[in-house]
Amino acid sequence: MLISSKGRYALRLMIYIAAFGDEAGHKVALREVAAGEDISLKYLEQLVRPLMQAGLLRSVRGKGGGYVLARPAEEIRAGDILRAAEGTTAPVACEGIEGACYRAGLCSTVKFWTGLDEVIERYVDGVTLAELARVPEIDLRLGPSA
Amino acid sequence: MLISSKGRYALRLMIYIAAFGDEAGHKVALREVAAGEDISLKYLEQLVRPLMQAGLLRSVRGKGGGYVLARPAEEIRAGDILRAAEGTTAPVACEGIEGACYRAGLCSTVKFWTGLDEVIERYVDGVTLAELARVPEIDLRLGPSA
DNA sequence: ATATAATCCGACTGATTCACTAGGAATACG
DNA sequence: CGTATTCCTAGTGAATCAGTCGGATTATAT
Repeated sequence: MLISSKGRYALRLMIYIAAFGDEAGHKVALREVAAGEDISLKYLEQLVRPLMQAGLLRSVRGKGGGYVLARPAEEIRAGDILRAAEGTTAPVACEGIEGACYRAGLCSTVKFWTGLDEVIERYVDGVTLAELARVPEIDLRLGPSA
Repeated sequence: MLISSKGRYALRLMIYIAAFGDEAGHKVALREVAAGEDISLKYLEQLVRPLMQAGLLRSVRGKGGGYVLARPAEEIRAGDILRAAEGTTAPVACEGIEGACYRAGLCSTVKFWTGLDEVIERYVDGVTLAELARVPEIDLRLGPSA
C-alpha cells in the first residue's frame, strides 16, 4: 500500500462529502469541494472516478447535481478509499515468489513485506470515514497554529 | 515511508552480506552478491552508497576487498536499511500543517497519516537484520515451488 | 612492477509515474 | 434555452525509477 497525493486528496474529498453532504441525501458538487479544499475542479473530477467505480460514491448529473456517499460513513473505511484511489493496492510486489525463492534471504523478505502490508491494511481498515469526518469542538477551538 | 524496489534490493543486499560475510570480518564483494542475487553489479554499486553514508556498511577497497556490516546484524533494523535506501523517509508529507489546518477534516487526516507512519516505523524497526538473514532449515528443504 | 579485482564517482537514459491542465460531450434543472 | 453539473479522453511538463556506462582510484596477488 503506497500512498501518493492522489490518495491524500481522495481522502480529503471523501471527508468533505461526508461532512457537508448530510444524511438526507444532500448532494455535494465538486465546485464546492474545489473552493473549500483548494483543489482544482478538473483534478477533483479525476479523483472522483475511481471512487465511483469502487462503489463508494453515487452521483447525480445535471444542474443541482453532485455526489453522495453510496454507503453510510460508518461503513466506509479509510482503506477502501485509499485502495480505490491508488489504482493497484501494490504494496511491495514480490515478484520473487516463483523463481528465486530458494535464494538466501528471499523467503524471509517476502514474509517481511507481506507482514508490513498486513500492518498497513489493518491500520487503514481500522479507521472509518465517519471518524475522520467528525471534527471535535476542541480541535475547532484551537487555531491553525495551535 | 514508501518502499520502492531500491529499498527491496537494499534489503536483499544487506541480508546477503549478513548471511555470507561471517562475524570474523569476512568481506563480501559486490560481484559475489550480483551473481548470487541476480542483480547487476553496477546497480549494486549505487545501492551501496547510501548504506555506507548511513554507517551501516564498512568497505575495504582494492583487490580482495568488499563490504562488511558496520554493526552486528542484531543491532541493525530493517527500518535503518529502508530509511537509508529510500533517500528521504518521506511517508506522507503533510504540508497542510501550517496553512490549511483549520479546514474541515484536515486536522484529522494529519493525525491519520502520522498514525500510519508510526505503525509502519514500529514494524520495520521491530525486525532486525539478524532475523531476516537467519534462514531456517525448513525453508531450505522446501523447493522453489513449495 | 604489473596485472587484476575490487571499491568509488558522476553522468546519462529510456520508461514510467505524478500532478495536473484542457477541451469538450452528455445530462438535467430552471 | 441557458446554465450548472457530471462525464470522458487526451495531453503535458516535471519528476522519479531502474538501471546502464565509462572510467578513476585503491590495494592485493603474482
